[in-house]
Amino acid sequence: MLQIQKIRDEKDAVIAGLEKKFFGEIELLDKLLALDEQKRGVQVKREEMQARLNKSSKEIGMLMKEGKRKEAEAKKNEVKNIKEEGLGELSNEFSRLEGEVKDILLQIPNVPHESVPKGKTEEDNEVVKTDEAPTLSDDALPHWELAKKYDLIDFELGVKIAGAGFPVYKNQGAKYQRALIQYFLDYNTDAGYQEMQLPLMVNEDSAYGTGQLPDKEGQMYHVGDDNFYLIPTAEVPITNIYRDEIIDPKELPIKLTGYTPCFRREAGSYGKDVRGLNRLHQFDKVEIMQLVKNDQSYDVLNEMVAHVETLIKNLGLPYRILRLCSGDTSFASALTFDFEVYSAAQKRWLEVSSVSNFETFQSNRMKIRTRNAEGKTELVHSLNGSSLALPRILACLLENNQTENGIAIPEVLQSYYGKKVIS
RNA sequence: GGUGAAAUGUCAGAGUGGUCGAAUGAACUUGUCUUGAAAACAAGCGUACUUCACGGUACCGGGGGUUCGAAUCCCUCUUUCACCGCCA
Repeated sequence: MLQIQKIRDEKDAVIAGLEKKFFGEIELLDKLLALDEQKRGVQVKREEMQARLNKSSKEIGMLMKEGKRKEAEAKKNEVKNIKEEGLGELSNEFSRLEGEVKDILLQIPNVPHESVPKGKTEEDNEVVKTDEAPTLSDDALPHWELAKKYDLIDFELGVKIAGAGFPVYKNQGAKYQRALIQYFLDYNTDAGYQEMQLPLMVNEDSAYGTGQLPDKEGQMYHVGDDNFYLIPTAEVPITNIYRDEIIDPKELPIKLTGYTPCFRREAGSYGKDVRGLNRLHQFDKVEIMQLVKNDQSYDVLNEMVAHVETLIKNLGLPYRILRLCSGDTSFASALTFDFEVYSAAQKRWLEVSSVSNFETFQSNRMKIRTRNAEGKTELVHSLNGSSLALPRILACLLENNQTENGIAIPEVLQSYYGKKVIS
């Protein structure tokens, strides 16, 4: 959520940013500012009236104490008049305006960072860095066939138990997943991230906090009876740890990591995109998150990108880094770098990580603050990234490392997996 | 799931209708003293909105109500604790 003060002070810059992001309702800004001004006008009137009432009430209290009943009664009537002047109406008006202002603010996406290239679709993303796309022999198999051949993943069984998009990892496949998760977590904790094990369901407040609500309501599984949402990413519970907190500056930066399954409805997806492990309703992911002082977030973003890059390199996968264009940058993000690894058998790049700086967009919603040098509270910047999403990594590891004698396991994973090859 | 108790500032903990944004203690910050530290003493020490400013308003788990006036009374929800039941 953008800060209303910022919209007031830098309206033109905000509008330019939102236009760059192709936000379709720029006119909301004018409506917002008008409502906000109206709100403050009503607020001043209401508080002035309330102040008079409070003052009189205190006087009544004093008169009662002194035993001056009659005068107190007279005063009571006087106070009643204040109420009839319309205090109730003003209060209702104020609440209404306050609600409308908030509703609009929740609908406005974050303003993109100046370095974000303008563009509408993924075609316009800027390739920051890229490996050569390797080629495999013509008889190389896609991962869903390798999964069958080596009995690693059973997609049909998942359909039987739950539905499409809920694969069952079996035997060596399950073990490979576990090895990857453990390696990722160790890699992150070695870099100073503290490991957290988190709730897989969150309440409404948490979903609003990170920006999933109201923007992505239909993308989350909702447990109606208890009004819980299944997390679409660990970002939600892990960032909400600090909701409504004022963090001691000495504790910053806060660096957390967590492994969780993620649940996404993926309404509207279809076709070859969803084949095999490419797009699932439930998948595993290890996430990293940082909360930092507001002048450090872009350095930290680079640091996190480098962190993920090394992780992918360690796995030996061909990858590229994209700076997302304005239209492809998510609702809450100011700047996002995507990592894609190359699936040689499918001959396509697959997104495996997304590293974003949200600046104060999330912390403003969640009221995550710290103190500046003067001791005043100020919002922190929040960042997060995947390190990494499992299924597509697994897909590429299977496809790219297939040999006549089985599927080779990258060296860094061998101690976790216990073998050098799947056969 | 049942019964009972509770929820107050960073923490502990007073406060049951009227100068209560809230006693007291601890922690913390600053100063005095000290070679330094400790101790002692003194002062300070919630958040947010609003106003050019003085100031004003709101917040004592959340929401609603009664009243001229609510931390305090009523309703409701949530959470915590205790005991019972069930259970990995």
